[in-house]
Parts: sequence; structure tokens; C-alpha cells
Amino acid sequence: MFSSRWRFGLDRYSEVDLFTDRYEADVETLSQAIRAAASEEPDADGSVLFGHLKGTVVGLRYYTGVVNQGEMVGLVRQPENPYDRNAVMVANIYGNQVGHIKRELAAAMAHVMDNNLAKVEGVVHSGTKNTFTMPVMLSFWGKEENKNAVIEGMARRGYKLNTGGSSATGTNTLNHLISLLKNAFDNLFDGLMESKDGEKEAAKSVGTPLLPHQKQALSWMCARENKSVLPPFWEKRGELYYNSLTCFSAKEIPERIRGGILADDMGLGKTLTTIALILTNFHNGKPLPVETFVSVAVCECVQTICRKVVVTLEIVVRLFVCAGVESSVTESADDLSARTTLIICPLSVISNWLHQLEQHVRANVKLNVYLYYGSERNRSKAFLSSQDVVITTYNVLSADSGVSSPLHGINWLRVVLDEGHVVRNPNAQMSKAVLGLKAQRRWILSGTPIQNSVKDLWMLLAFLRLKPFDVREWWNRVIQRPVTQGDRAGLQNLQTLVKCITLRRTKSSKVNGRPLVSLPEKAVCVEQVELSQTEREEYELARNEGKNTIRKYVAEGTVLRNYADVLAILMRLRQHCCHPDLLAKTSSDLGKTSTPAELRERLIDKLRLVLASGSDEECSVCLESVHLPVITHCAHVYCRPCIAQVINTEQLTKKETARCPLCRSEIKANELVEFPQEEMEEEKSTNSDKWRTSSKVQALMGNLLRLRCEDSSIKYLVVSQFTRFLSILEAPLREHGFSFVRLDGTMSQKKRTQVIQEFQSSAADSPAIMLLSLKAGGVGLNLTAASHVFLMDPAWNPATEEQCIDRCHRLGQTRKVVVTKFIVKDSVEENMVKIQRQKQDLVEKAFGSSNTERKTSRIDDIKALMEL
DNA sequence: ACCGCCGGGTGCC
DNA sequence: ACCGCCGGGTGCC
Repeated sequence: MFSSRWRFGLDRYSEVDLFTDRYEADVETLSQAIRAAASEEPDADGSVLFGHLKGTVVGLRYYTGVVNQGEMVGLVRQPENPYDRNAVMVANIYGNQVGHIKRELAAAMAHVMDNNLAKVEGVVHSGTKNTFTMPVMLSFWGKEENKNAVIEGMARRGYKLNTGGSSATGTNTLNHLISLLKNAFDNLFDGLMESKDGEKEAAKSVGTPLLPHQKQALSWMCARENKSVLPPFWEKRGELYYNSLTCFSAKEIPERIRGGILADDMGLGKTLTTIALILTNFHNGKPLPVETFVSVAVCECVQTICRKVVVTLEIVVRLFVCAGVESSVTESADDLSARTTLIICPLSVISNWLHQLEQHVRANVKLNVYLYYGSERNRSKAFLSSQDVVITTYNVLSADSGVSSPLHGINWLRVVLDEGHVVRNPNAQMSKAVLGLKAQRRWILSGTPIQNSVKDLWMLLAFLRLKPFDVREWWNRVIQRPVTQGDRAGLQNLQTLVKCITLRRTKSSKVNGRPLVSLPEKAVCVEQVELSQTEREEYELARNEGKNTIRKYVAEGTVLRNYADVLAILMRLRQHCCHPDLLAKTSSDLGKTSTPAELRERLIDKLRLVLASGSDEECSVCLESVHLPVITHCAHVYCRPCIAQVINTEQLTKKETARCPLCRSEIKANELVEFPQEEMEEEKSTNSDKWRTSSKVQALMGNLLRLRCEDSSIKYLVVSQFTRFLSILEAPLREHGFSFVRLDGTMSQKKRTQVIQEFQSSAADSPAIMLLSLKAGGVGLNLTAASHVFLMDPAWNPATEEQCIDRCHRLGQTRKVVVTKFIVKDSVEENMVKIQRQKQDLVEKAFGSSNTERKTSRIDDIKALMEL
């Protein structure tokens, strides 16, 4: 009955899934991210410094652009210049032209720039007050292979690049870089909530009382929209405004950024706070004028006579609540004609917005909300800009963007990017569409603003129009390159920058010593599982086999070279701990690598012949009928465990290669060939339709059955890293009448939403159990209907487990949350848990120290896992 | 630009 | 006077 479904699961998930698991569930997400950032972009685009050259900017008196001492300038080719097609224009950070590069030098530079041999950057150190010309320090950056061409090309025209004195970026810097970046990642968003602006009450139209930290956020957001604080790094110096980072100065007050990043952890109420902002902070710090319906006590009789009349008789009362004067700053910059807040979000959270708007806006308040989605959407600009809130998705926005895009034609009061981290590739259509929106105020909501590397931040700053960093060159030069090259000041600047525009609290943050939100209690208990005798035997076999392999690698010093293999061994042991059938596929990988396809084909044929002959083939080691048959290169058939045992003991005792018990040919563990998966499956389904249980399955079922008797209303998350294990679990759940749904990474977004809704439903016939793949869904997943979590197998990274638990232990959870972790006694799982405990240490070690130390600790990890 | 360059004015000392 | 020198006009690319 269930077997067909079960097989489906196997076919579909087996190899690919193991592979993903092997690399992703793996040890060091952070270091991977850092390495990615470092290798992709040593500085922005893989450039190295070729050298410096002192040049001259001429024609200052013709242009208004000014430069301060130490300020960077941009160099732009002007091939269309009528006087000189080699012209190179010099501009300051704000794009105002300062002058030109002197003709002869420009000719040399034009050659380099036009052929993309190098990027040239300029900094002005002196002569900024000159009337006619000023010196500029030029630096040439490009790909290593173009270095000589550039140096020679410039030299031929009489310009000698100064190549000395460039700070060495050797291996030493890499470690420095890694340690700093780790710092950056971990601390960038730390402590961003120090006494911001106190608390603010939401407008009356907000029906839900705000928690203290939400009032704080509201206050901060209102202030960021209303108060004219100077943007980061700006200060007033006499009559001028001066930017201490770029050294730019201006007479005019720099344009403030009205908005920022609300980066609170999920579950702290970013959506509610944003709704409160929309209703509370319209123009001039006053609340959004809304219509409220007051149903007049029309006589019952009238109501019963004609309902329609009632509707028309509702009297519209315009509330005019005058909030206290928000700030003394004049709002002259406010374009009072803008009314609408545009919310852009992933499709999956649209329903959440609608739901929350309904829930938190007072019932008698008429807020005009339009969902701009679907082919029938109303594209009228007049209509859209008369709404209070328009909600759309990133995809609709980018599909729409074009000349006649209504969304791009409207001057929005406010644009909110929900889950703002989803736009981070600046080349993506979606990003361009987002950057093209016109708005007075801009907000990014994101629980995880940095997804992979520092460069993710650029999109966010560009969206906020944080000048001058919205221009890539300045971002790269001032922030990204310094940071990725491990420059302390660069990091400091980045931190300051982020701090100025971000509010972030975590679930564990405290206000006045009190936690932000009080969540129900959470209890975590570990339940030890004992393997059955057969399971134990199989496990020990696999362990010894793996142990020998790894021992060999350790002895050879090739552990890291064979890391994939090592992880595969560990993976198999972990699978053994869960259910024997998880192994079926992987074990056959072993032979694949060491057996040429042709030989393998022949051996499989032979094996098939032997087994199909009907005779009860006997294993010459155990003298019983073969169990888990394998065939050696010399074409003899044994039970896998038996022959593996032989190979192990022979190798150990005689320290030489093992020989076939039948013909004394050399045999190796990795040359044992077994049936390919499909046939194993066929064999299984024809020979035995039996479903096997395992100790861990028993442990889970025991718990579930007991708990169902105690309280049938509890819902459960059953979590495993192995989706095939989830498939295996389906059978006993069905058998015992548990209704369940399943959520894993292979499901479409639509299906996911559906499944989540089904599970979250409080209907009596809604599913009691969700089978959840550990890494499915990612952030934002709300599974508060569940209050008991079963973690079927330990993860390498405890944070992954935490995240998973947090999906139900979060705002909205009303019950005490119980977490049960199943750990197989005396197994690799126990060792994983031990290692998890030291994980924080290990991570520290990994980043703070040299490469070799890092490797050593990883090897130590493996030794500990295998008890070597 | 307190420069260099150009081109017109000028021309014993 | 087909030069030198002086001094005013002038000046990015």
C-alpha cells in the first residue's frame, strides 16, 4: 500500500539530496561565505594595484565642482569631447565636474581605460584651492595579467607608474581579513538599539496595543522620517556641511535619508510596527487621516427592511486627531500630494500583510489597501496613488518596470521593501526595478540584512539613496575594498554607516533588563536511543570500515584531500543511526569510484545471474544465504558485512592487502560491487513488501502515541535532515492514524504556503504533524501551531537546530514548547553533540587562527567523531 | 598663471 | 628685421 509511495520518495530524493546534505549541512557556513566574498572580490572585482602616478587636473575655473583635501575624485572618459577624443573628465563624489586631466596624460590614460586594461582612480591631496590646475594622485587597478601592458603603455608615453610601496597583500592579510570579516559579520548589526528615541504611541487607528520595543521602533522610524538629522559622516563646519568620510563639503544641507533598515529578528513585529508607522506618521508628523464608520443606531426595523439602506446610512466621520507637534523641523520638503505607501514583498508573505492589516487596523477604520497583483490589476496611476497602501510583489514590480510602469510613475509617500535581503544582486532586473521607484521615504524590513557578504549591503544603501554610496564606485572605494582588504578604518566606517540607519533587536535583546517579548517556556530534552542488536551489528561494521579508511587517510595526511569521502563515511553512519534503508543508495557509491564502468557492468551481470539462478547462494564466509550481496573483482559473491569484515581483519593483522577467501586474488573494500539502486528496489518490492522499522522510528512512535493519549490537541514538528527518513516515517504515522503534512526543500512555493496554512489551521481535522526537512523554508516560516518538536537527528551546526525550533518558539506561540532530540547511544551522533558544544570555540579557533590550525582542528573533529 | 605660449610691436646705446 | 627682445593678451579638453 505504502510501498509505492515510499519508493517514489527514494527515487526522487536519494542521490541529489545526500549530496546537498553533504555540502550544505556542513561544518562552516560563515567561513564559506567569507571565503566566497574574499575570492570573488579581493577588491570589488578582482583587481590588483598596478601603481600610482601624479597627474594634473586642469580647467578648474570652468566648472563648479569643488574638491576638498583628501577627497576622492572620479575619472570619466569623454570620447565625444569635441576638442580631444582622449579627454578624461574629473568629477567629485557628487558627480559635479571639477576639470579635466591634462591633455598628454589623458591620451595615455585613454588608451588604458578604453581597452579596459585598468581602472584609474584619483585622490586629491593638495591644491584644492587652486584656480587653474591641481595635482591629483592617480592609482591604476586591474587584472594581474594586464599589469605589464599598462605599465609599459604608460611608460611609452612618458609616464612612469610608481609601483613601490603598495601595501603587500600576501597570505598574511588573508587571515587578518578573515578575522576582521568575521567580526564584521557578527557585530555589524550588534548594539543598534542603544537609546534611540524613546517610545511613541501609535495612532488611534491602530487596534493592537504595541509592545514597548515596538513603540521604540515606531518612535525611531517616525524620527527618521521627520527629523532632519544629518546623514552619517556629515557635520556642520561653520557655514559648510562636511562629510568626514569622503571629505566632501557643501553649502546646502545634504539630503537626508528618510527611512532606513528595520532589521529586528523575525517575530518581533516588523509588520505591525510598519502598519503603525503608516497610520501614525503621515505628513508633518500627523496621523494618516482615515475615515471611520460609525454605525448609527438605526432602528432595528429599518435594518430588517432593507440592509442596503443601512449601508448607505453609515455616517462617515472624519477623525481629525491632532497629535502633539512631532518636531520643530519644518516639513517644507514634504510633497503633500503623496499619500500612498507601496509595500513590496515576496509572494509568500502577501497573505501575511493582508492578514495583519486586517488584524491590527481598527475595525471601524477604512484604510484603502489595494493588492496590485494578478493580470486584472488596476494600473491606473490616479487610482493607485489615491490608495493608502498598495501591496505588490517583487516579481510584479520587475515585470511591470518599463516605460509605462504605473508603479514607477507614481511619487510614493513611502516604499517598504519587505524581506529586503531578497534583492541583493544589483544586476538583477528586480533590483533595477526597485531602485527606479520614486519615493519620499524608503524602508527595508529584513531579519537578515546580510545574507552572504558585505557586498550585499550595497543594494540596501543604494535603495535608501545613501549618497554617495548609491554609486558603486564610491561604495567600492570607500567601503567594500577597504573592508575586504582588512582595513580597520573601512570596517569602522561600515559599522558607523550601518548603525546610523539600522534598528535591530534580537529575540534575546532586553529593554531595561527585560526581554522584548516574553515567549512561553521552552524545554529541550535529549532522548537516548539504543540500537537493536542487528542495527548495532550493521553500525559497527560500517564504523569499522569507515574507521580504517579514515585512519589510513590520517596516516597518509590526506584527510582533507579526501574530505568528501570522509563526510560520506560520516553520513553513512548518521544514516545508520536513523534507519537502515537510508543506506541503500550511498553504499553503492563506494564501488563506483574504483571500478571501471565496463568491469562493473560485467560484474553486475554476473551477480544478477547468480542471484536469479534461484539457488540459494551461499556466502563462503558465514555459510548462510547471502545477505546484502556484493561481488568482488574476481567475481565471487559474499555478504557485504562478511567480506568487509574479512578485508578489515586481514589488513589490520597482516598489514597487507586482503585476499579473496575463494581464489586468493587481491580484494579491496572499495572494489566491492553491489546491485545498482533500481534493481535493489525492484528486488525489494518483489521479494518483500515489508516495511522495516528502526529503533529511532520506534522511539518517535512511542512518544507520539503516549502524547496523543495525554493531550490530543498538541501539534508536532518532526524534523530530519534526511528527506528520505521523512518518507520512511510516513508509513507508521499513517498506520497509527496520525494526520500529517510534509514540508521539504523540493516543494514549490505555492505548495509550501498551502501546506503551512493547512498545518497552522485550528480546524479539528487539520494535520497534527508536520514532517519537516531541517533546512526547508528558511527564515520567516511560522509554525506556531506546533508546540512539540522532535529532532530526529543532530545537525552539525547547532544554530540550524535553533532556527528550526524557533519556527514554533516565536511570537504567537501560546503553549510551552517541548523539544525532544533523539540521539543514538554510543554512536557518531553522540560525538556530534559533544562537538556541537565546543562549536562556538571551534568557530573562534577557525577564524582567529592560521589556515593550518584550522585544518588541524577540523581533522581533530573527525578523529573525535570516529573515536580515533 | 608669481607660469608658458602666442603674436604684435619694435629695433644702437 | 628671413632676427631677438619686450610686454600685453591670454589660458582645459
